[in-house]
Amino acid sequence: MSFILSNDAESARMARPRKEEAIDIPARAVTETVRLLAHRDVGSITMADVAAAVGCRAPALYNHFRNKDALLRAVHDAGFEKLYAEKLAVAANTGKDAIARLREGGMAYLRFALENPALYQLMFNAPPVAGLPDNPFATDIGLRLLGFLRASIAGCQALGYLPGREPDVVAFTLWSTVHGAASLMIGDRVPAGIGDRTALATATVDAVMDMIGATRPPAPPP
Amino acid sequence: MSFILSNDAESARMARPRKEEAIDIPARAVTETVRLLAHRDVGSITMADVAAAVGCRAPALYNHFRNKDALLRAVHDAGFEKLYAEKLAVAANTGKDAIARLREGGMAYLRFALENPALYQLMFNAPPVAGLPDNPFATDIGLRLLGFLRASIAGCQALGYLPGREPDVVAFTLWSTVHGAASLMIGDRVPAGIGDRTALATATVDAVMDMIGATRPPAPPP
DNA sequence: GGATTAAATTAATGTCGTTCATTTTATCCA
DNA sequence: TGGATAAAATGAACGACATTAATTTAATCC
Repeated sequence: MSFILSNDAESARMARPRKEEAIDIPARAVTETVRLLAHRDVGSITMADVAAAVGCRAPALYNHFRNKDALLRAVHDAGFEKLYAEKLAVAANTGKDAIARLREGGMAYLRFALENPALYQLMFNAPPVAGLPDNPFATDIGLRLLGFLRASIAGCQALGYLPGREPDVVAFTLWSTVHGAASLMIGDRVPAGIGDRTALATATVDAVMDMIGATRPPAPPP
Repeated sequence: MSFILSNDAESARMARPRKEEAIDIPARAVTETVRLLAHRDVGSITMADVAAAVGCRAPALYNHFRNKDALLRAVHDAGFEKLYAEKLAVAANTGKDAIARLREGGMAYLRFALENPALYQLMFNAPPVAGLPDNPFATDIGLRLLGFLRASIAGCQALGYLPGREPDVVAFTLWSTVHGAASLMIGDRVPAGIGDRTALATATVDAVMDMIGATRPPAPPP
């Protein structure tokens, strides 16, 4: 009789993996959670689900994240990075017309929200996590996003739109509108009978731009 | 030796309560949950918590609500009734000036959201419940709320504001703005340095009303 | 006034987040 | 180089909680 130890990588359930087959759990946990969020609600994703997607067991996640909230917080932050990257790309492809930049910025924001609804919900509806600054506008990435908006508003004001209005208040108001529209659409709180979501997003941005357009006093007669 | 059965109502733990000490569990569960939401996040409220506030045990709740989602759904609906009642009261106390009614409606909405943040979150961020229409605008109460807004918008248009704009799109845009502002403020997503919440709410409504004001073409010269 | 139904209770179950004890691998240092 | 120590995973266990089952008591219906 002979005893043969299996060498199959599949059947080998090592306590600690060898270096060559180690997994970058912190990074993969975030990316896999983002991937899971594309198909399922955040509330239905368990630590075991994330671990299975990563290729480990749930307790292993706790070597890298204090708890589930901390993992979701990392995903939340990754979402802001992703949003920033998309807005950066849009800004690069948009001309210098401040009005057009503001419109395209709003459209890009709504596109991101509608294409990543569960991630967006996590970004803007996360329950507060103890010990961490919950407010993205208190972080570097949040301030850069806000900077985009403020720059566009300042550009519009330089063209004569929104004369005399406080830029910070305008920024919050416009952000409220696109965030509110995204939130209502994602949560299925849309009054019936208004086309599809993409059309509604466009109509909403256009309605705001239209009102902004009305704030420019007519050129004085020569 | 004598055996004495306790008759104390306190110590009597009856399987089914006598009629005179029966509790209206469906109604009380909703009101007590609303009360709990004034002090705690919805995620931290357990069925046992609600039952304790009602004066029963958790399984008793299942005689009246299919599950926790159904209870939260009833609270969600009660929130819309409460919001409707407040808006009705405001509308009754506001004059016929359509612009003023629109402004006061927006202020009342934000006041409600800031005074009942957890309830508001439940109303506009509830996870979908299988089998029930999640969209409040598909329900009677939701349509009545939407009717308020549409009536104010129509009134403004009769005064020459927002000429030619599609009322349904305007309604969704304005609702998006106040909802977005409420959501951002409740979730602590407010850029730093903009006064307190009440002031920010007022500034946001004023900013929108200000833009609406700009949409009225100047009176034609005689 | 006894059978049936209704409405509550305590006990039990299953899921899930999290911690514990253990095992295996890597690293450090004499 | 090799033995002690640290690091990183694992399976098992715990506690909280939603939910269901079994049971008890009150109301209702001939």
